[in-house]
Amino acid sequence: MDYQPRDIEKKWKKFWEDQKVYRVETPAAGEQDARPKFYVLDMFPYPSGAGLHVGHPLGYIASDIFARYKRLKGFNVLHPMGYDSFGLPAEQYAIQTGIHPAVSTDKNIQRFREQLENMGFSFDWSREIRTSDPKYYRWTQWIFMQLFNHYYDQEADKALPIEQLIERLAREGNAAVKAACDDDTPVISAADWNAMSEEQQQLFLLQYRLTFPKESYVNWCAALGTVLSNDEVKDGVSERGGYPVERKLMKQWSMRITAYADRLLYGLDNIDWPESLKEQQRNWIGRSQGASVRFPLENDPGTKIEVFTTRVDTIYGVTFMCLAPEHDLVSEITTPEQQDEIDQYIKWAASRSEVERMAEVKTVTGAFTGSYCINPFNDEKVPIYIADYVLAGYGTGAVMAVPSGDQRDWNFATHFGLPIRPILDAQENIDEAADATKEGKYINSGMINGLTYDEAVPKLIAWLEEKGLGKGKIQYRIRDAIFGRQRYWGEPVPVYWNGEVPYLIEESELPLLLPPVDKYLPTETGEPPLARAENWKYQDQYEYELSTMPGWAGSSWYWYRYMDPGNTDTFASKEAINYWKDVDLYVGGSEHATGHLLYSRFWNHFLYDLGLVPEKEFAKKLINQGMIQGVIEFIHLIKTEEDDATRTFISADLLENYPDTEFALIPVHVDFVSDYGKDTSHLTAEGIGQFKDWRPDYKEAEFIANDAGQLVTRSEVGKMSKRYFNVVNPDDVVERYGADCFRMYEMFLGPIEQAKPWDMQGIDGVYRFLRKFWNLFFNNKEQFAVTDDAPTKEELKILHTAIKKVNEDIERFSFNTCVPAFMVATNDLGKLNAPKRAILQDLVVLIAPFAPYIAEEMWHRLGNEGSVHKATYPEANEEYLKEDSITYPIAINGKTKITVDFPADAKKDELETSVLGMENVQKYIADKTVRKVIVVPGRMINIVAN
RNA sequence: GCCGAAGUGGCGGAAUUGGUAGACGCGCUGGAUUCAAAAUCCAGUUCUGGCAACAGAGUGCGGGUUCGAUUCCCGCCUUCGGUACCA
Repeated sequence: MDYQPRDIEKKWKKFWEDQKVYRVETPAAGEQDARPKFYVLDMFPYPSGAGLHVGHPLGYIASDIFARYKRLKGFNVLHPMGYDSFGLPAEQYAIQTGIHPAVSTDKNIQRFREQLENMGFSFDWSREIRTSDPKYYRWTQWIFMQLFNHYYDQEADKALPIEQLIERLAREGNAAVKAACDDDTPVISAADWNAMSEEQQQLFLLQYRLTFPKESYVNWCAALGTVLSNDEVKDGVSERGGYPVERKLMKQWSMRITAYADRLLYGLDNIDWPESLKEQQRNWIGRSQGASVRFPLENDPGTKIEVFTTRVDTIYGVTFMCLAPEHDLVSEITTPEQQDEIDQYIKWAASRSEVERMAEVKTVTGAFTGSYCINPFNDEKVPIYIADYVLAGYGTGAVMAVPSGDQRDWNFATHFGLPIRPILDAQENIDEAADATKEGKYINSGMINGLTYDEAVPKLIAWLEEKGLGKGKIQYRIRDAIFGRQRYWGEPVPVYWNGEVPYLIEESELPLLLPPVDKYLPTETGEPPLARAENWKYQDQYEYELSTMPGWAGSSWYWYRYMDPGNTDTFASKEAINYWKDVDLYVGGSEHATGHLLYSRFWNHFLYDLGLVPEKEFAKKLINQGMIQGVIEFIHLIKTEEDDATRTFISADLLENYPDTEFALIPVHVDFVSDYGKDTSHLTAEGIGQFKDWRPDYKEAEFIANDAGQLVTRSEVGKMSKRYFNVVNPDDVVERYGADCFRMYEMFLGPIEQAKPWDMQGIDGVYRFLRKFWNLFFNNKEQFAVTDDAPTKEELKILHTAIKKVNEDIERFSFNTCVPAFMVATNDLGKLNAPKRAILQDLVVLIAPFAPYIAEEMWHRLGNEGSVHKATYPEANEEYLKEDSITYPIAINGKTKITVDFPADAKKDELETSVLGMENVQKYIADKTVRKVIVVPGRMINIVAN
């Protein structure tokens, strides 16, 4: 019987559905499941209209293998799938077509589901969730309400109910309250608080709430009627459409993630995530310890410039001050003589894009304001400059410049002829470059002369604090996260406005449903699409919040919903959460490092503070899967000036015949290309015909082929994307080779975390292997021929070698190296040509996580009941792996010359003696003196001779 | 610029703790089978020299540690990913 993947895969898919093989149960209260729990989660996909391409399943296959493996190892495994189904593409589509995003999203999800089901995943589909479902988003809204109702108490080091703060304010004011709040929160007494109106009190509390409306600068694009993220803005215009973008101050909901900065930072030490990803989060949080120092202005000592520095010890080396061009004080302190220069500089700085600023790292620019401030430590006059290397958004937007210790300050000082003063006796060559050392003793440094770094810093800070001119301070780079979007297709914010004050709606009124609108565009007055909803008022009188939540809202807690997806009383029951606890293995792309993965940790810490979840960190272990790239195929079109000229394509191997010609690269649908992805890839006459049908605008074009009649294409590795017409649909691969083959091939491509181009070259090898594996069970008359004969030692060794290798490799997420283990076992057993149940049955279970269909087929052919996926994973028995003899490599001076077999139990000195006595060893050392013999029993022998 | 990851045959990659570099697969070459082809099977395949036995070189480059280095250390180059001129 031949291996027919299509038939068996169809059969067992239905069997698994009918038998509910992948259904997962949470033990009911009071009950116990003897099995330990294990939670394997894939990062939430957005169901795009383009469907899945072969790159997406890489992570899903890995996690599915792991989930199946853990199940066979006796764990109760939760392995769900669902959709992060709010998002911009569906809204964009709605704007174009008028089709409600819910409708198109629903269609996309169906397609996603079909594709996923085609690949043999063991998801428990009864737990499927989607963030755009009101039954789901009511809990996203509910969590938002909890954030609104809490503040972060730094003494308790956790979120506390806002009522506790209110009570304290009424009793003692806020002077002693240590809590995360806005920087400019005024100090008030209890009397002040009690004298406030209800409205004033509510506005005051917003400065403490963990989610709050805040005026912040956004990239506003009037033409698109929406706010854009930084990466949607290119060269000052929108990436999509090229419309102008302006910086606009807008009231936006924010999340006080900064309150959790420290915990998010230190929490990283307790989770097993890739080091590079943790490092990215650390950098994003950007904790730096230093001091803030206030420098009074020379002509107005009451006004002070505040700086933050991580090197307060260098304060005597300050020879100038640098402000960001956007700094508030710039206009005040600029002298009339310098006004023109400063104005010009500010104008010029504003015109520079981020990209330009990055590219010109080495160019020094700046302008003198004409004013001075006073260094409080030595009362020296310090000139004040502005420079665009100082960023308005970080710290105080002002830098105390120490050219002897900081290279950028050094460059600036050299350029403007400012003094460079050494401050440590260990600084070297500061006339050539800055030296940032902390070694040595201070010089030219007043009160800290002769001290070391560790002695100087506390002394300086104590002095600052005593004089009220500064203090020790910890600065974070991380900003509060903007939480509002001026869009339609997202969760409505459960808030209504009474004048200037936002109030939560009642919990009993959740979910606040997304209202219907006539169009998905902003209103003429620039209000978000929700302003179009008719009669949409809270209690028929109050205006609802019109912005919606961002994409990361729904994905910041979704792993809990899978634990108890149908619950209508709470986001997930206590029992379910306490049973499943956290994610044991999380698989997804590293591009979410500072978005989803940081916000999710933040929400999880918050839910932990409220006692709603048992673990501080939601995912113990995380692995990143690399991107699968595609090959983009281009053909060369001669560029012409005139529109009506004949358009000519040239075969890529003929380009040298056209030395002075310019070419445009036109992407070609990869389906038309022969030898796709190779150097020789080309369009045949037929391919050219397909291209013409596909692009009728080139119907009349001329195609200059090579002698073989081929139009050679140019192949580049790049993104797999609709716009390059190079998307490979997994359905097509599965149709041709079967899901088992597809799964094994994706794993076989290489390490899971590595990016690699998709290439079908090798898939035949995996297909051949599966057929060989199938044929292990049959004789050459194609009859099922498995016997109950006792296995030989050799057969057992083959089996247990594979078991050992596969077990070890899955445990270290090395799925690519498991595939060769199966191949080797299959090849070796194939040669013996004696199919035995005692060997093959274990092998079937061993391969089941990788190739679930063929394993199920053989499990049943071997006469077993139920599903192979509920069997028990085989354990390697070292007994069968023991060798009688070991092949030792014999090296002379570290170079392996020959190999010799010795009994496995040979002793060190026995080995040494017999090796030295061997004829073919002697010939290497006869004319030399043996200096040393290194024998590593079981490994190798090295003879050192000269 | 900074941070992170990685450089191994014609290609994807393997070598888990410093111990036979190139497993396994693709491709290629030769052979068997076949009227022929496909499929399948067998053998070979890092490079250089040699009919061969064999010799030499070899894991981005240059050094070092070691009996022994793809693996550890120092310096450099290249590619990819991230990013913030972060005081």
